[in-house]
Amino acid sequence: MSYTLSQLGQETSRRFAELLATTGLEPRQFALLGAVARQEGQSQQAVAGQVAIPTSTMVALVDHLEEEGLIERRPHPSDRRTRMLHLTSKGSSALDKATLLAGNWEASLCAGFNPSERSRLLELLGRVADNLGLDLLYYVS
Amino acid sequence: MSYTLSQLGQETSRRFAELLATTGLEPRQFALLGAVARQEGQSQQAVAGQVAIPTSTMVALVDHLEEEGLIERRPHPSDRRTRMLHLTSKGSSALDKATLLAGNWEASLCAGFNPSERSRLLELLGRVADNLGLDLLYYVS
DNA sequence: TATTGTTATACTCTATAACTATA
DNA sequence: TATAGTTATAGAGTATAACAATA
Repeated sequence: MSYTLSQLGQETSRRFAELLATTGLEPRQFALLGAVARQEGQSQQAVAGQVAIPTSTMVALVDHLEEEGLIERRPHPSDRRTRMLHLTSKGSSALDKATLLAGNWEASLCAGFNPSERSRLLELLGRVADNLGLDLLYYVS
Repeated sequence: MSYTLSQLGQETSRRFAELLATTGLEPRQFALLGAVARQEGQSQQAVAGQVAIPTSTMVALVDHLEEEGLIERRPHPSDRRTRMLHLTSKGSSALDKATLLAGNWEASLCAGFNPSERSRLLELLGRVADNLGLDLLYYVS
């Protein structure tokens, strides 16, 4: 079971990353764009906390996405230290595209499952997560 | 589903590595010892293939395990290039200990599952693996 | 000429902590 | 004095290819 979960988890991550690469995004960038989209105008540190990366790493990540024209750093009106992060229209459409891809990926994982089988699997996995004391955040259900 | 599997896989790996560390072993070392135990006297390259690491990485890995007295390099009787890998008695008992730990870990993941639930979960995961065209090697069932 | 093991090198990734400018 | 962002540096890990001995 442990081996199965590890292998499946690793393989789904790896292949989703491959699929996502067709949009020019890495998984972490996808997560970052999603976090910015959920609430525009957040500081870099706020977003860094949500995607669980150190702020120093955040800088290069944002640099890159800004160079690609997917997000913007805008000055904070009252605090000149902080940069507010916003999606550009290009970033927004990239996120939409990646989100669509993620949906397809979900579907392909569960190909041949009927709804009750799919929810049964999620329920059993949820119990494993409980046994680990892990609470999963369902960005994508 | 994809997110759930990724998170669960990553977390089970991470925590098992932590647990395993109490025996002084890393997961890769555990895998290597297991491969050697399955058939003693294999060459480094043969074992490297089984644990899926490049031969250059293998050298330092074997160096370390040899320094710790867990495995031995022995000369091949007819080919002076190859080194035959063997478990020492210390290595054998370390492997036994780690294997026991892995069994406990398996059990704790499925705590509260009755046998049919457990096999149902494995079956559903197997179907996901099929959808990925992935065939899982069950070292530990 | 090919193969086993070894070594060296270069590269990525990341974490830590120092630094700046603001507050 | 504390905080947001930035930069610099150092460390782990890994992959690549060159190398020596042997086949």
